[in-house]
Amino acid sequence: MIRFVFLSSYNHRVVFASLIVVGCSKPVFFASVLKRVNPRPDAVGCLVQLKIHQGLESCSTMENLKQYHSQIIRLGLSDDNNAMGRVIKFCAISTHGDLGYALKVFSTLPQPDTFIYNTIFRGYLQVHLPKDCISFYLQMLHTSVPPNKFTFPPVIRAFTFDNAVEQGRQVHAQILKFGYHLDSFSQNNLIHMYVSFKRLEEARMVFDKMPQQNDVSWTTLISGYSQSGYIEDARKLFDLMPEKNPASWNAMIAAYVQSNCFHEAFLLFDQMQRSNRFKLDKFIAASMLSACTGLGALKQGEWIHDNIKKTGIEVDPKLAATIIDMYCKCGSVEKAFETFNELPSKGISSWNCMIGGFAMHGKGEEADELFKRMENESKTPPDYITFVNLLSACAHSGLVKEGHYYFQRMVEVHSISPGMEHYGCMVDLLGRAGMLNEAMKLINAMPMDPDARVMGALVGACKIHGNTELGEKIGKKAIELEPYNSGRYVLLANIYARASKWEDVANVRKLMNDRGVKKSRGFSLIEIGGVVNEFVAGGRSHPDSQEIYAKVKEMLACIRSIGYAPEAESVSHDISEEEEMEKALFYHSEKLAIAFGLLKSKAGETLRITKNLRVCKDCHEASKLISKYFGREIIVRDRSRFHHFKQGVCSCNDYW
DNA sequence: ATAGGGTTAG
Repeated sequence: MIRFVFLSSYNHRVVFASLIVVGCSKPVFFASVLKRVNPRPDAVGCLVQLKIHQGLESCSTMENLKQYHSQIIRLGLSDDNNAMGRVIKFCAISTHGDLGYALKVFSTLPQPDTFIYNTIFRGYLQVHLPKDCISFYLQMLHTSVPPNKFTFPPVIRAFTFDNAVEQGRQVHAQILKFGYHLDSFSQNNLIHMYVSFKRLEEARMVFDKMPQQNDVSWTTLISGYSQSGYIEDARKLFDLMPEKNPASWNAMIAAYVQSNCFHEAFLLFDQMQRSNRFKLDKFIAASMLSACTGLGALKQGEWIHDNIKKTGIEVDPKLAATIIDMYCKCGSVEKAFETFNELPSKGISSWNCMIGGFAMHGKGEEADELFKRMENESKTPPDYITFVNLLSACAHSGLVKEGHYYFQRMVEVHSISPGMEHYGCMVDLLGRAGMLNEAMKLINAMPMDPDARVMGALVGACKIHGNTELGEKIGKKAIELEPYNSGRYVLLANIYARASKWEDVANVRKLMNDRGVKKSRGFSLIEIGGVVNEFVAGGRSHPDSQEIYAKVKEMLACIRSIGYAPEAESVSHDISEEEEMEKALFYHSEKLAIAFGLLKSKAGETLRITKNLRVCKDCHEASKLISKYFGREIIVRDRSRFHHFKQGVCSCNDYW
């Protein structure tokens, strides 16, 4: 039995804490204690908070809270901001809370204080209702409740969220008016706000005016520059930063990764490691895995994964997705699947990445099977992306029946209405399978206007199936929908080239040039001995280029002996001289990369190549024959999928 | 209370 002698001490916080420690948690008991001691409001608040804190570990927390709430009311403290503030805090912010209940309590308060307003702001932000947050803020100002330094961060966030540039500036003015120009939290949030408005000059001005920038200020501005495409400015700032921490290193590494500057990301990572001050953490690991994914650098990716395991970095769902994606996109679905199966708990993105991985590798049946597993045994319901990946898997494997089935099932069973991407997959699926009219019909039946990618899928299908007429019509539309995308022009030019309409080919090229659209330069990467080598068509900057060109010649001579004939189709302009045509074909970056791979790897080793564009028909044919002649497996990652060349056959069954 | 990582059709 607890003795009440303590209560005379008036140190209620300690007393209540002790009561809870000894385990007397019945609300009724507390009520009786409270009645006897005529507690101060903050003591009651403390009790509620402690109880709630304890309650967080059990399940029925809202219920518990409501019990304490009624206790407090019975004690006559229903107008008390201190006690009610804590009730509201729990309801508005904690994961098991209930914002609606918080608002109900709020509405009963005659004079809610600053803390309570601040709490409501945070609650609204958490559920992504910035507009409501803003209207409460206005109400706060109208009722002359003075803001404090905790007021502004969430309010700034709300304006950021709402993309309200003008109002955001007004809040900035209010912050200065209320004298919070020295508060780093408010200032950092302002930097973040201007960054997300892409007002980098204004963000920089806030930063420069701060008397004392901290890590967060620096890191926010660094990522801000990089997200707006000012990667060099980001780097300048990073170099200026006096005391770097892991977050700032990662911000810069991630900046490079997001700008596709993977080599720079690796350089910076090496620099960080050499400085010996920071270890790999889960964020840096994730960024570096993405860098590996971008380069198709399997070895380096494995190295990062090994380090994650060795150092015991927790593999949360995001990191798991990154690892799985890395293995898939670096050509090793097997490793990805192994990792996937070993995950103790699988988040939605783990499933999605894995299904997407099977899709990319043309493993439609595996994707199908995995999806069934997801429906049956996992508590994670499939989402929008799951179906994009699943339908894409069907498209890449020619699973027309399954594709139709899932397109329907998505709506009927999972209540997901098809979006642009799903239509894109279906058009691709039907188009590849030669059902061009049905694909066209589906486009016409879409509830939204098809975008360039949906149109592009149909154009691609027209190219495969040699339908020049439809390809021309849709190809032109696709160009007008995305006049700055060079790929659209190239596709139409390819269609004309296939039909030997050289004049039209020339016209498309001219149109493209007149509009100043530059064809994106193709390149191929191959990793040898932990070094990623890059090749561009006709490039001679590689130190071994002489040797490599000789090897290309030899390689092509070899496969000629088993039936290789260069394909004119892959040249998008008319070249009458056979020799010229062959030159253009022979020095495609992919062939250079393969030749280099043959030179530098041991007999029988698999060659893994990553390309930024799609494999051309000639290289595809050549790769098949090389795999046969030289007894090598060649795995090529395309812009859209993988090709596993083995003994003269490609895993895509020439269906790409 | 503020900063750093992932999955989306061609």
